Amino acid sequence: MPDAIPAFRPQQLGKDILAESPAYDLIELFFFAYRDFVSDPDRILDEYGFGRAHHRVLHFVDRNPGLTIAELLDILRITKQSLNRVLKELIEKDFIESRTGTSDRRQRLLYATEQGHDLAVKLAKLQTRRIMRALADLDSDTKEHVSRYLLSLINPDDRAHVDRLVFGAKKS
Amino acid sequence: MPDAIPAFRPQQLGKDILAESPAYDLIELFFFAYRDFVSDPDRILDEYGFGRAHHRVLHFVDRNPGLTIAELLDILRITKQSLNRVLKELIEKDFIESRTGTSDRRQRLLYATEQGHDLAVKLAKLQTRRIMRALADLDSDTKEHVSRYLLSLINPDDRAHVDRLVFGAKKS
DNA sequence: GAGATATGTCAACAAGGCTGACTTAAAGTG
DNA sequence: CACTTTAAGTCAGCCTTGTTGACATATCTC
Repeated sequence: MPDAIPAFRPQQLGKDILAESPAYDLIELFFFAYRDFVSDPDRILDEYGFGRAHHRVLHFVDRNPGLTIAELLDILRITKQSLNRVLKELIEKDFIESRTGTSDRRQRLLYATEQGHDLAVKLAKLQTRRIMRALADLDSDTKEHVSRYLLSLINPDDRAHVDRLVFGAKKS
Repeated sequence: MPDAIPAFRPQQLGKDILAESPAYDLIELFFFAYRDFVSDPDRILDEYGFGRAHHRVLHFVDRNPGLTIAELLDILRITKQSLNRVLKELIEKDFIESRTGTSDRRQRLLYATEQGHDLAVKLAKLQTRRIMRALADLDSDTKEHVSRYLLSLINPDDRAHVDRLVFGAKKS
């Protein structure tokens, strides 16, 4: 057990903390945790002939009905050619539906179909199981600390966007 | 800001928490944070003609001098053919050195060279910068909460192994 | 000496990224 | 209305990094 994680505090020398020893613990734990976290859905995706790229697309479309191509590209940070390859398959296999935009008819508004939604939820619950098991071992305020930390890791210019996407902060 | 993250507590219905709503917030924040976190080293790796696979290998070899191929495969969870492709390049370009084992001469013990170490540290510091900036905004005990959470996300059977690797718990 | 083990290698393939060039339809603009 | 811009789709080809399967070599263990 990591029973003595030293608290973060300024170092003795004049230079800032960045010049000092790397945060190997958080770097490596992040790697191992992410490795196991994303591996959960793999077996199920395989049964459908899908990969992780399909999962990401389906997830964000399911969570944001009416998402446009441009918005999805901005979330995933891939090219439209890469997106189109997996999106086409999801549409052909009837997991996602593409409707022409109403206010702007150039846009395609994406929606998960019923079976698309079912799969998205199934995978999300699988990952939620791992998260809940982890949180169950820990202090009740861990979730809050972790949420804030992860949000702060994100590039500052995207933070507000992600915050809106994740927490659905619709002030209007 | 996520100013009202509800605390984790059991739901009203008989089924356990897993049957209830997915933890979309932690799932998505993990995705976005990891996306930005791993993107930092990319530009530098590019200058050396390396990719993320090279980074992972170099990182763990630098952090664990004398690592064997089998141990590295167990950390990365890839096939030896995949490993060998990138490892060969790292050795050819003189970022990693492979020595024949002493007690078991079948083994290859891997060591970062001086320039290998320099690059590994350079990349680790880049990622540390992002981590420190995130922690700077947050409570002083965030790091501890996050460390424990990430460790708990890891598959239980690997947790002790990762703990040893990351925190170097050499009790002997 | 026989079998197991650690590593290396060849060949082929798949997933999922990328660039560059081009098309179409619709919207915005003078 | 003509022109430009924008949203999306597509074709072709390439790269990285993962996979399987088969086989080779050196070394250790019994």
